[in-house]
Amino acid sequence: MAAMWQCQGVNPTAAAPAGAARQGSLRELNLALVLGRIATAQRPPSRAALAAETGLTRATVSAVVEDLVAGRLVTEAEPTPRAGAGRPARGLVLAGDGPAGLGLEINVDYLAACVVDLAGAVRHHTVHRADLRPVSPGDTLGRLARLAAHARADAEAQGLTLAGAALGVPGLVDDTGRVRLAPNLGWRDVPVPELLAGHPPLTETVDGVPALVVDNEANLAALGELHAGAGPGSFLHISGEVGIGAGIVLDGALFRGTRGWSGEIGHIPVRPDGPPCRCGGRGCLERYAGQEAILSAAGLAGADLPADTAPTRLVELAEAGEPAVLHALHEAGTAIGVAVASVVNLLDLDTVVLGGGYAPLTPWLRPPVLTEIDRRVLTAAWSPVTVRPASLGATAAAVGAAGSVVRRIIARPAGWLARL
Amino acid sequence: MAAMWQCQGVNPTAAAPAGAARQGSLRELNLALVLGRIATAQRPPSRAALAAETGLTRATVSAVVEDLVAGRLVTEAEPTPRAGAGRPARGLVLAGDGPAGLGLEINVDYLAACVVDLAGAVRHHTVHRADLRPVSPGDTLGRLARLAAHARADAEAQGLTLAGAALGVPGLVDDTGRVRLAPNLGWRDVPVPELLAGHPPLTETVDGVPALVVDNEANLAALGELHAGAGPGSFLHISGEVGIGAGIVLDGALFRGTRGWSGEIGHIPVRPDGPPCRCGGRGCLERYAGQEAILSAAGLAGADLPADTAPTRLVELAEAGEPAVLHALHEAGTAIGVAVASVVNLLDLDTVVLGGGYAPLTPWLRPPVLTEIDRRVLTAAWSPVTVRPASLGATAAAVGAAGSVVRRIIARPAGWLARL
DNA sequence: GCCATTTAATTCAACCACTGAACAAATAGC
DNA sequence: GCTATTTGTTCAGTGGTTGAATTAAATGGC
Repeated sequence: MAAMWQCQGVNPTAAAPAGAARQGSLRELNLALVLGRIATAQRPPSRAALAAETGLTRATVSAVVEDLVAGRLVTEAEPTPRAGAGRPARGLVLAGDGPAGLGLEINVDYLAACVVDLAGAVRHHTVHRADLRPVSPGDTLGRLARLAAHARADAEAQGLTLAGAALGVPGLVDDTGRVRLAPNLGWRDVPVPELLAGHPPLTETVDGVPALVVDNEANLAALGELHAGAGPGSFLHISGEVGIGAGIVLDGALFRGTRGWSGEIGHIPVRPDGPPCRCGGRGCLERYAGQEAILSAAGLAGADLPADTAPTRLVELAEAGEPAVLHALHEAGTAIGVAVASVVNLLDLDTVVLGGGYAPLTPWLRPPVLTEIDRRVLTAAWSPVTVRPASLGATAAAVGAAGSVVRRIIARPAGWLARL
Repeated sequence: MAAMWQCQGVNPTAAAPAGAARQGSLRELNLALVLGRIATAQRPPSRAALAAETGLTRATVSAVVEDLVAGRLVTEAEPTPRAGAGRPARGLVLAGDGPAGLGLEINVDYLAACVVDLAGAVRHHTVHRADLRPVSPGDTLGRLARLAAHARADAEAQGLTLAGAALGVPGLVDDTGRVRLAPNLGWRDVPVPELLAGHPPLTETVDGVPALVVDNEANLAALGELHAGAGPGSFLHISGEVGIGAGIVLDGALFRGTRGWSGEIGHIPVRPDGPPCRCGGRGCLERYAGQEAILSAAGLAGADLPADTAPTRLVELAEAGEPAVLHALHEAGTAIGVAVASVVNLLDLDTVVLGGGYAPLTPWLRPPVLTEIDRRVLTAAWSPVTVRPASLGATAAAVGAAGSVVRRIIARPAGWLARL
């Protein structure tokens, strides 16, 4: 079939079939179960170990693994050295030369593309720095398409097969891939799929699975953190860029809300009677802890710094002990703490991850955030809340986007196996 | 085995088996699928209709239904009159004489017990009014046990079999059923299961399924609303009692948080520098919209009203147009709106349900709540948020508790069928 | 060096539950 | 009464798991 950019913004279907459980569902479920164990295991597990862990018989595990190996999702690793007698186990690992995901990111001051393989390794990474606010959406997407074509060529040169792509943008995306509003980019109602359709196709549509998924940048960054950082669990990932977004991970799954617009933490009212915000409200978090607010409070607003060096400068000045900067960060941290207290009271989370521009500022933001949490969270006394920096770098959304593609394959391998 | 009160506070396992998919899982899944359809159907569906809806074959549906009928979960209803030719269908409905759930509630000024059958009908309902603040936890639980024994006897007289019980309390419950903190009741670290063990057993332990589940009152009220009101979806259910709790329903499932302590909306900071709250924070929602705050702002604080007539009096005065009361409700509604705006920005919900004491006050609370939402929610322009009163009455938590028991059977019928 | 022991993985008959088609049941319309 | 139509059941066939037996490949004791 003709290749095309097909888009979709919402939940990848979960592993469990919500519909009828037909005969083949059993195999689908067990493929996902076994592959998931292989993906999360510390060391390459043997078939026997998988059988013991999952409760399946060794016969079943062998059959399932055979399918996975045939589909290039799993390969046999060097036998793990083990003490004692017995036939040596053959370790199973995710294939490094099978399907891979293409991750793209559009942000205010850069474009990024990367390729991540099944095992989670970043196999390609390009960043194109430029202030994109004056560039039209069409031109921006054109540049992005060139970046993507380059990434695809590199991936194929390494023997990888791209199984799909995901694009992160700093704004609200609806379920057709249209960007409804990206305030800091100046976008409103941009039909990303249509605009990309004019460019040479970069991915093929695999049955049912759209070739390109457009999603909120904060959501994808949270997904990246989920897979890069500590294992599954629940946490709030705050992306402090020009705007402030958040990704909510509950029990190892991203929560997207009714329409996919969850996580707008930047407009939580911190002081209901505070200064008016661009969104129409008053005293939103963004007015106290957004990049512009921090720079302005630190006395760096007028300084004609290039957009991408401002955060670096902030860290330098904080390390030097510059009082105005320290005060600005304390105020920002307090505001974040008030907003986070609301979230933790509501959702009972035990971890808060500071990502994006906040990550390098964690040493100065964490104390006031913790102070507010301790003061305002009802259950803080029994169950401490951890506040930590994100483990991914600045382009976490791109890596998270690519990771989301391969994670979907891992969660539903039957779809991939049915492709050839 | 000896019957005992066994307790547990967290998630009933979902329908989808997270573990191994063994042979029987197929049948388990399809039992749940078919029973779920029967439960949510508008009119009694035929086997053929179920087959068409679910995608299963008629043969499979027949076999599944046979199991459900044998287990007293489903019965055949009168044939639905239908136009046209063909053998008449036999309609399937949830059995009214099968398993039932016992729901219990402890609140500040009453105890409640009720029995709900599979179809969701309330078959027994008792409320015992009394100010329980001066009563010791042990005595309170003793009274509750008597209420429960009475309910059980009534249920059995009607031919029902109690399949489990759930208890709602206005406080934080851990996963052993211990009440960690119930501020408005004056409880702290009350081991409910131990205290109930001394009383004559009211339910038997069905394999694996604990006979008694202790949960937060607001969670259970939200569950009740989920099943009584509009179908599955996502909403925030706010219980305005002496304290303010909330139940969060996401995609038809209650979200409980990492430790089951989600929904503490009463302590979301509305004005971070406001008056100190009992929780240690400042300017919490409870200080502006809790029952005491509203009564005090309305000038009814000193009035020596019995605890249970105050809310009624408030409605009367509001209907009479009493300025102080109207002003108090406007202020409370504004505070609720600020807190709700945070929640909606974060979770992207489209419905907010005002429950508990707020339900009858909805006409006065709704306008200021909507005003704040429109002003502060980024996506409000595209997707309106509905604010509506709860459809269940004052003892929603008791009904929701009983409903949660039967809902668990409907979600996982295999467990019940394996019981005999 | 040989053999018993031990653990890993495969093979194979049995079985469970779904599939699809054929068949029986029950009604409306002519 | 006969046909068309729709419902529900029966039955052989099949996919996939089960459990035991078998083969494979190493260690360790004698």
